[in-house]
Amino acid sequence: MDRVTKPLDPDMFDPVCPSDLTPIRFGDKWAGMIIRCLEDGPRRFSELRIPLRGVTAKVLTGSLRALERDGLIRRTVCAGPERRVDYELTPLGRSLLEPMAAACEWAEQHWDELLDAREASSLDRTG
Amino acid sequence: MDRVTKPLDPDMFDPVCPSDLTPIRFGDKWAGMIIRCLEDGPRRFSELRIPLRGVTAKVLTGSLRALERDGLIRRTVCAGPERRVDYELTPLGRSLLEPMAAACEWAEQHWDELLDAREASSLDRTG
DNA sequence: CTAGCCGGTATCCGATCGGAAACCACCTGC
DNA sequence: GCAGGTGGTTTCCGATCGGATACCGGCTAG
Repeated sequence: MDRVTKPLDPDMFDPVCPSDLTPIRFGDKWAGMIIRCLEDGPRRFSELRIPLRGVTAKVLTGSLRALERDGLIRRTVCAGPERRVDYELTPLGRSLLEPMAAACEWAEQHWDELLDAREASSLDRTG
Repeated sequence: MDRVTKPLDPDMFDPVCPSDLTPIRFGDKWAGMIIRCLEDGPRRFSELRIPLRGVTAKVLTGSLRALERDGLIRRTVCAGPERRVDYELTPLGRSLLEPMAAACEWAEQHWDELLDAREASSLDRTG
């Protein structure tokens, strides 16, 4: 697969992202976002840290290892003197984009209902 | 909504269920199974504990409260002298069945690939 | 020589998660 | 009166999760 030239948007996963609210999760806290970062092609470790602001190296390593163990991504240590490691989706990982799209669509469609429900139940408690 | 006469299958969530392996999760550990238990109509607390073998009252209560807070299920204390509480899906909760079906389909289609990946990576470590 | 980037690892920590066990008020059936 | 079912709550506990911090060897640019 060709390298991607387009850089990752640092804001593509806003800290107040709606995805925090949906009950649907893919793997651990960062797995879903990692997969989406990789959908346009391979990325390096340090590239992934840009949009995944706040993730520490240890946690990102753990998430990547888990995804690799499940056959969803492939880790490639590139040849050459320069240290460089690429992560990319396997076909299996890519196939996960389909149910993920369904989940995103659901979240977008019902985002305000989820907000309303949370707000209503917090009002129940305070008032 | 009418009550359901058909009892819940005690084995509908086998402890070695494939769902343990898929990276897709809906809410907490039991939330997805709860939702599926409710798709045919309202169920009582003690009815839910049958297929969800191993869940303690405390944990089930917690999961149900979280689902209720998010507006996915409705809790109804039935009138009458007998103690009876019904849980049922709201329209919002019911709408979640759609992305859940997509997730299940993905899991079924890629079940053996997931198994293979796990087995391969465990062989890497031992051999 | 030195600073800095790269892709991590090691250690520690607090918060959350899920479970075990005991207990509870209320109601029914015997 | 007493056992048993119902729908929980409370307390305690160990495991896991995610994060902070410090550190590392290999490489490159100045």
